[in-house]
Amino acid sequence: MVTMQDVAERAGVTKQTVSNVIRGRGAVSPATAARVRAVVEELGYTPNLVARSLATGATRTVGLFVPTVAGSFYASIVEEVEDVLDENGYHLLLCTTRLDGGRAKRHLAGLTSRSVDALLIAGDRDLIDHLPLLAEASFPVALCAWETDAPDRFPMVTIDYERAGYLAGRHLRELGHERVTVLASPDHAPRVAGFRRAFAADGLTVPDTAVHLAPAPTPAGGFAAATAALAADPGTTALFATHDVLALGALEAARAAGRSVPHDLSIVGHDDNPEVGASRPALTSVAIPKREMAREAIELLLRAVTRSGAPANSIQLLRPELVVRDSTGPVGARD
Amino acid sequence: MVTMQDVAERAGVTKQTVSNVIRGRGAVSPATAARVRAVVEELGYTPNLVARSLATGATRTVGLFVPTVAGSFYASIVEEVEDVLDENGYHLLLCTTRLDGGRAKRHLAGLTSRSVDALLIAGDRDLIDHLPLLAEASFPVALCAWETDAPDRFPMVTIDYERAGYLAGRHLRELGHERVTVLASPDHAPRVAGFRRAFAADGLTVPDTAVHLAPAPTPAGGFAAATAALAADPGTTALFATHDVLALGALEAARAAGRSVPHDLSIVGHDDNPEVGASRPALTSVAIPKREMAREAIELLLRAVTRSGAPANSIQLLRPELVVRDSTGPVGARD
DNA sequence: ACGGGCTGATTGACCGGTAAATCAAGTAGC
DNA sequence: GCTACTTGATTTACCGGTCAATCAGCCCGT
Repeated sequence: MVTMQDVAERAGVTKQTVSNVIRGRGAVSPATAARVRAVVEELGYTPNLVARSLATGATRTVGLFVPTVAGSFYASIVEEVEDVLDENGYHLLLCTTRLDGGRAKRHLAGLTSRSVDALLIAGDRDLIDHLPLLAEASFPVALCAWETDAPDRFPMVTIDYERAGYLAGRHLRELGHERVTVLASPDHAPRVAGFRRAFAADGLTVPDTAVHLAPAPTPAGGFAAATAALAADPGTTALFATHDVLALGALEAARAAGRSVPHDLSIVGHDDNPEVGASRPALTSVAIPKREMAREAIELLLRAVTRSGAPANSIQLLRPELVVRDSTGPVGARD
Repeated sequence: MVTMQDVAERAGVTKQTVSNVIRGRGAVSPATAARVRAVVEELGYTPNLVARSLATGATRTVGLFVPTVAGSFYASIVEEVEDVLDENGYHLLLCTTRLDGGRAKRHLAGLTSRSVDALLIAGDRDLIDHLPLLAEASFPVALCAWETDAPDRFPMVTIDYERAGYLAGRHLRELGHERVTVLASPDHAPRVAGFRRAFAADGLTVPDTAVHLAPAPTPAGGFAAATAALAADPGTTALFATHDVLALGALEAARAAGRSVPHDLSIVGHDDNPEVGASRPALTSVAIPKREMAREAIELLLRAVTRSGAPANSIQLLRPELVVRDSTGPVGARD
């Protein structure tokens, strides 16, 4: 490993001068600078980032926690975060918590010790219990894609999930649906609340019996829940799934139950994952600006890093948008 | 930030003694050890990993390059790698190259400077031109999921893709298919070669005209290629797609062309991605042991790190397995 | 009473950079 | 011709740990 000292000796200057040349700081005469650069080239010197980090206290690395990386939602977030980091010359330290609180805690401990400049926590579930550990972190922390109530100690960039549910509900209302079913994951209460609000606006109620919890956030889980729901209330004309993968399963369930979509049953999904764009019929879904969200969050963090102050403790909500495709139609379209 | 020196002073010992206690090395009397530990607890001391890295030359961080993280194949690899790293107390530095050679190169430069202990490169495409940069890397490097000819400077853990193609072909042969079509991505030559070998074993030839390149590795790309292929040779009785997403598109294309699967057309995919398990009919596919592959590769690297010698420059091939589902059947089953 | 082998702790150097203060010339002002 | 200011480079200290060598007691044998 060739060091700065090696370069300095070969170029007949001091370590410090080499440092100045490399970082373009301080006053160095053009002649010396050229000579140093030549030696750098000749020896193939690259600065040791670990040493630099120790001296400066900055690692140019940002930590990202996500529940998983399977599934396009978090995959998009990871990629977007990485794009922004790359634009700014930062590296990405990734930890997928995978429903494993212990692992999350272990990683937290590791990162706390100065090895990241900032930390973004996307998604909830596994980490919420350990957040207090970060209260005294020496680097900025932000949350994103948070749906459940978050500890208000950290700035947050997330989606207006309540509005997402509302958009789904309003769409179905505009199509005239009155008797509807909801397929929800346990963590999606805000979406359900928003959905209900859309109906409440017209004086309609979505009863608790119409809300079915999916056993798992998978197509199979959606299939099971939808099958049960359709059996429980055959008169339902529309279905809102709080997760696209559930909607996929619901499409299958509708087919299995002999109901044509959208003629006999309208289905609205949530997230607008690209993989469901290929479903037949194409799924109407509430699109959430995940990439924008990730970008906003990470830029917020980087701003906090460079300005070296704690970020404003705020909540930024991004607005979802409804994407209408072929899985929804007016109620009673069959006739 | 509380340092080791702070702990030492408070406990009335030296920095070095604290270090010994923390790492359980050297000879420390139980009494002193207890006292030091108490102070550590009291002050909430955590060792500075950057400083430790500088002193020891090990960062306990491993770099992983993948082309993308969207799509379950690489997502699985990332998660498996992370699992193994976590088991061994390592962190993961992720870089998705995203068809961007420049980005890959930038990251390579960053990692080269002592900031990772090892590097795993999964998948090819973007990085192959820059591999020589790693020739003089001071840490072990390994490749995995490599299909095209790789530079034989690094150890490699990958899949026997030729055999994967062979399994697909043999399956179709056993079902009696003679006139077949292949949908391939440009990089999948070995799979196609293996597929051909299965037919050659029975004295049959798969002509070049039967091999269609997909415009993009997406369902839409598969749809387009399959539609063209079926139009070009309506007499084909089976189709092998070198990528599951292509097979998904092919299923659609078959449906659009009014051909029932598997009665009029058998379809075999490749990768056995979980998301296609939900397709109708369920897709027969060649399953590749991606998690095992990732695990083998990263364990190979970690062994090289601890034994601190260059890893054996070998190629390890994992065997794929055919998973038969509902999209394939005997030729002429309609009758 | 004295040298030799343990144990437990200390000392000083070092990892490879950066930051701030200092120093040696060369130029400018008067 | 003397001080005062620039410019370009050096010196010294420091970031927070680890490593190797050293040292102070203590127990032991003779």
